[in-house]
Amino acid sequence: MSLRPLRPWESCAICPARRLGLCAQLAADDITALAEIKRNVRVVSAASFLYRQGEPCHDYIIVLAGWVMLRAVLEDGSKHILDFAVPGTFLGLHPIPGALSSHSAECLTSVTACLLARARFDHLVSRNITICSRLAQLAAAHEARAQDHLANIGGRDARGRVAHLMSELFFRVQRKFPPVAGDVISVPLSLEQIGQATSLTSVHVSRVLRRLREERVLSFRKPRLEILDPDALLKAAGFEGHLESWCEGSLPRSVFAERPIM
Amino acid sequence: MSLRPLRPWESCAICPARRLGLCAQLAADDITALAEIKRNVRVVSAASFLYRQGEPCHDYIIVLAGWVMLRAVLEDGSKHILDFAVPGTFLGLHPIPGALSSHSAECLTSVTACLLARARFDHLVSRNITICSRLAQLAAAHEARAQDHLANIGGRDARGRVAHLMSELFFRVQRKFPPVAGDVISVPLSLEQIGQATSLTSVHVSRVLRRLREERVLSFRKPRLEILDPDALLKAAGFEGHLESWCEGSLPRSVFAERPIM
DNA sequence: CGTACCTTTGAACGACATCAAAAGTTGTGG
DNA sequence: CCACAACTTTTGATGTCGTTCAAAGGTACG
Repeated sequence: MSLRPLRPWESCAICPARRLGLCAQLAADDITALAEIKRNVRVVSAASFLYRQGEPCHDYIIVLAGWVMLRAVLEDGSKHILDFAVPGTFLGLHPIPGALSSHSAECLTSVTACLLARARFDHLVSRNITICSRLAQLAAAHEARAQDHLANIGGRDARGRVAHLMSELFFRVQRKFPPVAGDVISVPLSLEQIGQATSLTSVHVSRVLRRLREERVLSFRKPRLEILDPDALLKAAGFEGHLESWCEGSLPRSVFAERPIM
Repeated sequence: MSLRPLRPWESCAICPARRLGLCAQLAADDITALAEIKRNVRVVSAASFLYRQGEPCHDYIIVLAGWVMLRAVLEDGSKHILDFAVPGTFLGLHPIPGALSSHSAECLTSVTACLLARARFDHLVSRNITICSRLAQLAAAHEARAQDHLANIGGRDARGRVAHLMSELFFRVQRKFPPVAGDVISVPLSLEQIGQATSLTSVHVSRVLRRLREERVLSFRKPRLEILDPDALLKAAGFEGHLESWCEGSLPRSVFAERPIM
């Protein structure tokens, strides 16, 4: 048996993200096309940046392992986490070619990232309609997630926001919903970061988490998130489908519209 | 001269959205391809729905004239406006084929809409890489806008949120930024709707607008928005580029990353 | 084992919400 | 063209959820 290292495109077959995000649903020849333009796979340490707000972003990135936060700094210095990236998430899509990043991508843990050089990937996308179409779908899923966050922050109180965030993270990490009592996942977030994602202070997040623990809804002690009462969690997070007459007949928001896509 | 009515694809050449949104930057043959699958152009009255939350959305829609709000109803009945559509905006892109709409599209004014049957457009997109790629770009622009709204609601106080919203609307309607003193546009929103877009009550929006008027920043009396002091408006809306040392070297969020796309 | 950071808890404050009522605006039909 | 009803906007008084400030535990890591 040869012990030579795998060449970049060979490793795609055994990539942990082969069935996630961009690569999910791609046929072997499209994976090969991707593999051919793949720059490399890198492991970067926690707290490093994949790209920075205000700077160009030279690579598209597929997160293979670890957690990343997409964070923007506002003019007054406040920081806001727009989204988290978990394994399978595709990063680096810009609304305009050559645009500067509107936010930073900062690693919450050590991260394994598959880097695709921007120019080469753009060129591939302009020739490969399967990948192009998948990309449009991913962008639409990201839009839907951003809108879900918008409704969460705009429309729920502190308890609901935190419950909703935890539900989303559980779903995205486990790709299973709803959870059952006793389910546990690792969520490497500080209270400060949960606060920046929910527009609350870390002090208040602490109080909310204590209350959710006392109510035996969920238990979070970094980095361990345990679901104690799925029904109560879904209710707290706003996943109760109840039709109101003054809703003008519309149904409640579909829970995780991006489900099959990640 | 013949007086026969224009056939659907002939009218694209003189369409008010020919240089906006999806159709911007498309060459004549791609426009022809689009025109061939175009279902029709309809004028619908204010307060009608283009699609409803919880229901499937049968058409892609290009707004040719008028204003639309994308609004979601939460489980507790609160309503949140996720985005507005102005002439040129492309609507109906879903993260999953066949997904139900997560929000409703409700007309704020009489709206002229170009309808593209979903199945036929999807089929066109799967064959036409120019259009597919443009679609991905549009979706990315929508994502960026949703993130901008997220940062706005999550990070600014009432005055900043309203100022930011008004700035965005000015830019999207006029495609010019920044405004100059005396610029006036029509913004057909009630205070209630401004509140739903900024997560404030209409009562508080009223107070904020009074203050902005007294400060001679802007004047809004439905439907007339007049910019009084562009500098003060930009500052209030958070478009002041100042680098903070503890920003970790990142620049402030790029203002309207979606600029050339609408 | 000490230093730096994160989390928890309490007390006081404040921005925005809620409640209520008056004034203004729009649309409709007589 | 007026009158009336329905809705929107404005303003004041009061209430509250989450913030801010402060200080005391925890916890992790060199």
